[in-house]
Amino acid sequence: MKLSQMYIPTLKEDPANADVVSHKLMLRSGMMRKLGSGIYTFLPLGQRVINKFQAIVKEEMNNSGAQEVLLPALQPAELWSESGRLENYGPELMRLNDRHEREFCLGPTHEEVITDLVRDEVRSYKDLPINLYQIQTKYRDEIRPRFGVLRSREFIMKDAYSFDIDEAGLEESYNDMYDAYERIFDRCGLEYRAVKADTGTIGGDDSHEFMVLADAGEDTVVYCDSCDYAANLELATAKVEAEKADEELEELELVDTPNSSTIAELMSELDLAAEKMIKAVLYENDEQVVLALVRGDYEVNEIKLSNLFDVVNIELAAEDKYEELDTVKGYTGPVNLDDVEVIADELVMKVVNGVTGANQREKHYLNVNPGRDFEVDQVADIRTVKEGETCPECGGTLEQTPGIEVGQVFKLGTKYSEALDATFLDENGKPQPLVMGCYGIGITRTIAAAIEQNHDDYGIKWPTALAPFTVHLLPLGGGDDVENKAQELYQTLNEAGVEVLLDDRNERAGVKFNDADLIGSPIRITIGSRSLSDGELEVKLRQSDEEMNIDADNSIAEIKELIANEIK
RNA sequence: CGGAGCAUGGCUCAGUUUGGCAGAGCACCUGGUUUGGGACCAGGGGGUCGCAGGUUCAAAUCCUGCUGCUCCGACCA
Repeated sequence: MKLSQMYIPTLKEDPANADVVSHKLMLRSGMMRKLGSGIYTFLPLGQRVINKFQAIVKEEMNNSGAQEVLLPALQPAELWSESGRLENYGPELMRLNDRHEREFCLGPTHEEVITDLVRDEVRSYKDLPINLYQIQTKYRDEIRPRFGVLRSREFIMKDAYSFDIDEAGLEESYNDMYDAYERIFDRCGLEYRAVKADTGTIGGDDSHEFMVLADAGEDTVVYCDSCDYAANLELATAKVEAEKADEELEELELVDTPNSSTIAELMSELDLAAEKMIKAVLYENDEQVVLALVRGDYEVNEIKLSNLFDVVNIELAAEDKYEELDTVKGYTGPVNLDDVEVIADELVMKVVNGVTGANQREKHYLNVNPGRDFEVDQVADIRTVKEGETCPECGGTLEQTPGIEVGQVFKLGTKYSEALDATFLDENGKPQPLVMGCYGIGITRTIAAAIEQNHDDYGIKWPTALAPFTVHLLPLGGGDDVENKAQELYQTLNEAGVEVLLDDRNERAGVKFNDADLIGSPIRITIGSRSLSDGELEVKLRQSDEEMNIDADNSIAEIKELIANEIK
């Protein structure tokens, strides 16, 4: 393409209302514009990147035996009632009514639609396995859209769904997708980790997230420094190393603790370590109120806690629940607290002569001992792990880093097929529920994540696989020689199938260089009157900043070699 | 939903405290000079100051209500 003919409205200044790097650069480089909160228009440059990434995704999906379809974004709410997610998915589901007041929603994901399709079409085990995927615009009514396209309300996603006759088949489908995802993100040159993940509202048994490591990430990846254990912080576990202290059990004692409703205040009031404290937090879900106990130096992990129950959502209990149980917020404890299920973290059980709230304003108990002073209904891992803890698999040390979730694979099992009555006939002619898996990749989010990982102060440094153009031709000086050489290169490279952007604008050098840096093509070739008179072209690689001159007469061969090296 | 902030030409912002002709830079158009890291000179076009009320001789500016957007939190694939 010629820059003079392409609509690439670059911005000299940082846009207001954009804080994260990828958001700024996507606006500044002319990839996209905002229409509303969490809603973006993609311009030619952005669309090219989307196309590049989609092509990679499609290639790897097709190679893994998945087949492309296109499902509707507009879906009858009825279908969502059937799976139970009309309620369960909650307010994030974008809902609307048609003129007859019939209820619809805009799909945030497509388990229901695909299952509906397959239950009508797939009758026999002979039709299985099957894996269908699509690339679709999805909608989520985010509480707070932010960070540009990293968390938007409308976004492009690739989603695939596998259907197998049994768990073994699912295992195979799942592994195929997992491998395909690794190939996809490898090809994009991204630094990422596949981590164990929670299944959230999608549901299912087993799941991995693909996390691009970047500071702007909203998730936290926990990984081991010596083995390949990696998990989302929501799910990460650690080996319990603490042993019970070798102390005499002291007698339970009630003490005054004025203004000590937090662990920090209590530590200074009593001059004791947080490890001695037993933090007690009331939670409730639709069915019950539970008391969660963790050691004072830990936080309750609500995901782990809620996974102990069938009900999806669990949240901090409302104020009135404290009154009902005859306790006081900030001074809650398990001693003499009745009518509530008590769930203690593993580490709480190791506390000897600990401290906990006395269920009276400004009073705590000292020398509290689990089992002696209070009973526990369930011991479980309900704490959020901390950096430096011990790896559950190899005994190494756990580290943490922020990550952007760009893909997730789920083993759904029969959750949707049972809810939607999607069955096939097995070899014995017996109906069996389809065993499903689902696999998503955030297309637009991955692109933003790639920028988060590949940029400098001047602009984007595209990985070659995603770059809207591979070569940026930058003629300078304006003479006929320069003009002719630029045209010749442009034509030859185009004919060779190289994606070239020719900056044929009558702009000053600074403008051209700055736009080239911003747009971030991997290879920049400056055709300047000076070096051209020496028979040379100037090459600069955006990723490495490496500069070199090449022979102008033999340039095509050298450029092709450079491209080959860049792609690797 | 709680807290904070913003809304003035296409973009970035000043002007609001203390009411008195709507501004600057960039971008755009015309002419000229310039041409290797965001040029210069001269001229020009473009704004219902987010919307609706109110106060006032007079409102971008003060008051009330609303809307949109951003950030922090809650929440979230």
